[in-house]
Amino acid sequence: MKTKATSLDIAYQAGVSQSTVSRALRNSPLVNEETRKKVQALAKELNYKVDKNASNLRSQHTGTLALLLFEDPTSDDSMINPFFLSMLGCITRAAAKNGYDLLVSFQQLSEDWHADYEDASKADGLILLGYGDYVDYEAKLKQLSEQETHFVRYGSIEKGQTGISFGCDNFKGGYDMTQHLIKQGHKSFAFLGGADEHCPEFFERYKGHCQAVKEVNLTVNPNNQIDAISTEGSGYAAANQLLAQSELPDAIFCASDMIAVGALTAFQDKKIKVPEQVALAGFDDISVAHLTSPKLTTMQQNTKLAADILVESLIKKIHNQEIDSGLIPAKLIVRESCSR
Amino acid sequence: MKTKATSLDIAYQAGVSQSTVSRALRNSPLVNEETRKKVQALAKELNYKVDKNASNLRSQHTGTLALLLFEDPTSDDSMINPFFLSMLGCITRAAAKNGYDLLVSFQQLSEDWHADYEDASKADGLILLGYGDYVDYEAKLKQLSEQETHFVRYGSIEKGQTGISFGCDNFKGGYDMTQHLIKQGHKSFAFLGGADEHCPEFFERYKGHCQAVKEVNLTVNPNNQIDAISTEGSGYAAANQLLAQSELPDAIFCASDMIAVGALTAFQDKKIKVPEQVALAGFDDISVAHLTSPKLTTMQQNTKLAADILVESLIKKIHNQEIDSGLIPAKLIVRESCSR
DNA sequence: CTGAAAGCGCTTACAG
DNA sequence: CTGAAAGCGCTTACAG
Repeated sequence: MKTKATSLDIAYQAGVSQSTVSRALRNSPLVNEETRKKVQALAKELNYKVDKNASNLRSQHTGTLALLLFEDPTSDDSMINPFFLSMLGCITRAAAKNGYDLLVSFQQLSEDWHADYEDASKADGLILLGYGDYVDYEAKLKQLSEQETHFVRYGSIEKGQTGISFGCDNFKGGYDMTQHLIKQGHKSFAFLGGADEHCPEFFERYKGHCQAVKEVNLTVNPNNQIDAISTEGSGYAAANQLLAQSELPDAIFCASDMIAVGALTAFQDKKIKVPEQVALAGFDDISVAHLTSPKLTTMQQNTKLAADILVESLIKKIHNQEIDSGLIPAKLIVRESCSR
Repeated sequence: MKTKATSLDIAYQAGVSQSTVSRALRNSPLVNEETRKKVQALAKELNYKVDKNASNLRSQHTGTLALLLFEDPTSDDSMINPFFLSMLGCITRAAAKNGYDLLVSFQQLSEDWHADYEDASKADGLILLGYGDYVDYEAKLKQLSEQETHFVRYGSIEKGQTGISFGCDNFKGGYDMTQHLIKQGHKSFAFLGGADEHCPEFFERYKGHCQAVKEVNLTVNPNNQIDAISTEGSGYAAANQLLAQSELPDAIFCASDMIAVGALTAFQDKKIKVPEQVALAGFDDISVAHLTSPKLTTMQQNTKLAADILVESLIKKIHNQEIDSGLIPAKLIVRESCSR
């Protein structure tokens, strides 16, 4: 291994002080143009790179963001929810665009996850992403907040909640989708997905759904709300449970596309035709949604926009600027799975 | 902001020296059990975390790995190839399992990408992942190698190639898939995907395909090899080009599932039935492959295994142990899209 | 088993 | 515009 060049090596060869090298490399205005050029040329020649550990230690910031991805502990170990994978991709890009590096970490909610990226000076701030039991989650958020860790969260938005969150307008998303189903002539519904305070995002979608149903004087059948987490397997099981216990409704609104995809398979297995015998709607617009047969009607979450907002807000937060939680609208994508 | 506790604060409160605190926290055997306990309790109480920048600077290693993901510059800006996203997920887990943090970065091949993660002491080693023009790529690999950067690559394996690579056994994968198609009774074929030194992985798959065809004395029609990169759009275009220029073959082998998915859409648009009128096979087994209709027969790459091997090999490399390039077998997954 | 000291490679007041 | 010096918070010989 060749030993790495340091700023002192450059200084020596350039015939200037080490401080001047440091300034020249950071384009400080406090340095002569000539000197800067000479130093920069030399740095390039020696393949010199500023040691991040040293500069971070001295300047007390890291130029990196940490992304903590929480997963449902019940989900298959090898599969990551494609929606979060897509977010991850967009966040990586957004971080790079803003000149930050991105540290990625998967977390199990069960563990002691606050992971200390900021405490250990590995990152200037945290982005929290993922489903998982919100009731457990809340306490950890409080703790982060008390430690004055910089963080932003993607998830449900509620009054009085700890810290800053951004998230899809789940209530309106559920409402809009249901209105669409109603316009298509559907009159009886089921909802596949958890609907309580443990999964507030799904719960909001369900509430929006119920509101739309009630507004047109149709009835919500509480037995037709069946818990599911956002996996194919869970969607498959929930659909079968629905089939076992009730008559087939006109339309089934799934709290996520993964659930919808699982439900679709369940119907195919039972030779129930979508959308002829039952309409099926999803939420998220993950990439498979336009590849299933029939293509899935869904509410699209704008992951690119969300990622930009998360990253930019976190950076503001790091610089102690004021930021507020905010809702990001979802967009109805009509495809084939809900038409009469 | 409260100011963060340092090892000196702990030392003061524990009534020991700062060196002892440092040792106690790292479970050095050189410290009395009592002392260790006292120090560790105090550290927990004060929410003390070792400053990574300081410890990295001093000890000259970072405990982090960097993942550089290369993308085809032509691919849609917002979409990341699902195969690589899956690898990314598995690599993140594998890194965590081995006690390393993971820095993620997307790279455009066009840019000056060698990104200096190791030079800048941000990471102990690099994992390179992605398609992209191999001819450009090779030069950069050489450069990394000359700088004695620690890296491993996922991709094609060739004799005399620079650095350590792991990759799917693409030749055998192409061969096995084609044998399967032949067993299904298909006699004429097309191959969708680039097949030259710019995309060596696809090229190997094509070579395996050709070999299997020739072994049973069928003919390879070179006009039926149509270039495509691993995107839906490219697969769609390639399928249409095939339809425009030739009679429909019995079976179409796509160099990746994304290409196959695009081709499938092209056929649906033209009311050509898969597999009744034409068989369609993919490669990778990305998660959509079992959700299309018909479900896609494909060669599965074991991303979890690949990720484990990459991470563990890189760590060995970092510790200056010998490692060798290696091939990972692909597995034929028979579903619906190729049966007679 | 413990402590005093050096030093990792930078950035940043301070002085000129 | 430049340099000499201090110091970020650790780890690790060295001495006892």
